Amino acid sequence: MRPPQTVQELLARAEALAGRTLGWLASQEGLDVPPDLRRHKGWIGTLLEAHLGATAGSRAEQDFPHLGVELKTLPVDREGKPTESTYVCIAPLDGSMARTWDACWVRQKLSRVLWIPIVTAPALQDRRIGAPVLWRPSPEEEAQLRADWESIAEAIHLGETWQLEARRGRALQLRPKAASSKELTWMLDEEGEWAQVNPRGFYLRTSFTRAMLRRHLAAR
DNA sequence: GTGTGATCATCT
DNA sequence: AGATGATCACAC
Repeated sequence: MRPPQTVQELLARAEALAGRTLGWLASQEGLDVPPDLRRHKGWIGTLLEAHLGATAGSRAEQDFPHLGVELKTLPVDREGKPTESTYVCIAPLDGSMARTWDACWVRQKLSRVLWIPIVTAPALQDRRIGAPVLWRPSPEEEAQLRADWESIAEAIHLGETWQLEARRGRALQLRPKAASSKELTWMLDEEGEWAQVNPRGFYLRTSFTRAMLRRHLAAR
């Protein structure tokens, strides 16, 4: 599908999908539904990207750069509560990460997100697409994200390799992001020496997206 | 080899 | 059950 020209057009496309199953959408796109997601973890996201006209590929930018919108599918239970954390972007550990929140990648990606809930079901093909939510962080949400990011960024900038664990951050956290724990990347440690560590990514905690979605649905 | 799409698997 | 750490496929 061609890229939407306006945010309104993108939203209209997403709204037209509400209530449809993944099986239906896959058939529209001429794709087979995998038996489960174990070996196809990104399948739902890729399916929605294709249908909504996101630029295919894995470039490090928003899905709809001309609209300033990032697309995220969000797995939810039958009550509409998110059941998984949400990957945001890689955390550069090699010293290339921005020094300020205003300049960082996380803020850019989360500045505007089109959330598409996917309601769980026993069979993948029967999962239903929920009503989309076009979101911008509220001042409170942004303040929390910023505080978490600054805390994490400080640990990285100080080279505290042992602080790269997931407990830090109430809304935003750091977690492994690699093919396996054996994969290594470089980071400057406290002594300024290059050390090898497992790559990390920024993730939104489930509690954060749960509150976000709940607040948004209550306001409709 | 890196980043995006994420969910899986294990431990507490 | 929820959180943390581990992992899978694909594009470029």
